[in-house]
Amino acid sequence: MPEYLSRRRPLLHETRCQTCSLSSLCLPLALELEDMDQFDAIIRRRAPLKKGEPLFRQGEAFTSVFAVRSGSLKQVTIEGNGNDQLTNFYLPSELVGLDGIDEQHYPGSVVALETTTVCEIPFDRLDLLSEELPELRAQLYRSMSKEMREDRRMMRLLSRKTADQRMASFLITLSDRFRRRGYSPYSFRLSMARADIGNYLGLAVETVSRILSRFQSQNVVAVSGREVNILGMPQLLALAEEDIQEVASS
Amino acid sequence: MPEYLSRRRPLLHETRCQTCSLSSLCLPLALELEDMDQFDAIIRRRAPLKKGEPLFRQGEAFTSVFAVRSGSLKQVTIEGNGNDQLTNFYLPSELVGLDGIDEQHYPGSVVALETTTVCEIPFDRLDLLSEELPELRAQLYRSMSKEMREDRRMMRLLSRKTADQRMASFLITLSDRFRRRGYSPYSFRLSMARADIGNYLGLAVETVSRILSRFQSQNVVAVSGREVNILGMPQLLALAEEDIQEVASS
DNA sequence: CGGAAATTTGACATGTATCAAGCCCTGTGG
DNA sequence: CCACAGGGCTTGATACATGTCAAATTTCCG
Repeated sequence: MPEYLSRRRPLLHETRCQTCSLSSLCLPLALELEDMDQFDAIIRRRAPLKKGEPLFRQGEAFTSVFAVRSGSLKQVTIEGNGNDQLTNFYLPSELVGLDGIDEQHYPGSVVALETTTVCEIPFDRLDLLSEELPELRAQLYRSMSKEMREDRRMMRLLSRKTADQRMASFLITLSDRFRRRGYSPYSFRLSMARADIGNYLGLAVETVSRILSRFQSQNVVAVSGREVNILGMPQLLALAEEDIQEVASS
Repeated sequence: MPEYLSRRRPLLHETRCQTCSLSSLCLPLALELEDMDQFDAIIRRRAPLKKGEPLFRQGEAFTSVFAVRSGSLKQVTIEGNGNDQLTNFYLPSELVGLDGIDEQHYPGSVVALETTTVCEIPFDRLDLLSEELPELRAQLYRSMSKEMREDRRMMRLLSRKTADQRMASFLITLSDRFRRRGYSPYSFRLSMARADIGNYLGLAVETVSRILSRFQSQNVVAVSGREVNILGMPQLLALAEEDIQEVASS
């Protein structure tokens, strides 16, 4: 057999949910094998996005939700004045676009932070399938509910936490998301720029940079460019929650 | 007929969706009459809540979502330290409790701000009914999607807006919600304390008070206790969006 | 009517943004 | 392979918006 044939990437196979390494985290997580086939059938493959390329732009007609397969993305909303707000980062297995259902337009642009592949799930077909498959419907409700809970956590972070607490919380959340996906929770690479982190956390870039430097000098993390090593998870957890006066306890 | 009989409140009738004045805003908004009967059948009436009484408490098992019929409520989440965060106010026709689906527990307490009545909708029955009624399912998806969009708007408010802009945005949003419900958008009563507003907007109570005083001295609003009169909606809209340097345009 | 809670107002402290400058990566073209 | 350019990142000095503390005043409710 000529090599170019055997080397041909088995795309269809790779994109099947049954063989996807993310299936235990993703939308079809609760489906039986035969139901998963049905789900599989409505998914569209997409060419990988390059860094900086938009998955969709703010205001475009809502047609599909997307599950991240690899890479990462950010969601950015621009309001009247040029002021933009980064409202979310998306990692593999997470669902993008659910907030567009209501108004039938995507309320923000979603842009790849690195080379990224996604599964496109046309929403009308997903909705119909969710009629037949109670487990799928339940999972969809759960996904949306979870995103609401996370938004509320973010609201608390933005309205009650200091810059240090925000930065520590951010690192912990990332760490946890990597851990759940089978990666090291202590050593990972940030796919987003400092400016993105600042925008997301409601801080100036300079503040993000300063805090990372300080965390480093306190031996809580080691940061080199976008490589992060968490050296003291307990300290980081303490930094994320504690109020200034509570330090005396230990 | 003795008076106490004729005075008996026709509860069953009043709680029917078909005769409810909120039906065009509430969950069953898109249903045909006969479908609405089915929906009606799963709803449970509840005794009115008094001011300060909880609809449910943080951590309780999730069983139902609730539609507000009259009055108003606040949602409060307490984290490890006593620090609590007010994440939402709920007005008539709005759905409470959707963020509990995922973890099967309510992530925050919801408390009445005044005498308040709600319709209880057991979620398992709602889910089953949403299988049969595509319009109901669509409306449920829309409600959750809308709440996600509103959360993101709140995130932008908390991370990018000044105290003045937050306060102006808050008044405008309230005004708009009253308008949609058929009440005056210019004259209304706040059911929440200043402390609640501050907690919600990420501001100190004193700041809320000061800003309201200033808005009043600028003749943008007239505030007397919890009574609010919006005198200059255009000015208020300008205050909500404009950055400091953009004032020069007019 | 009285006491407690809610609200307002003032004085001061401080965390973080802003402005400014320099450094360091990364990728590119010679 | 190296030099260069430009963006990304870091660090310092300063300003200011808003939090905190304190106290007076008003409103609410039994």
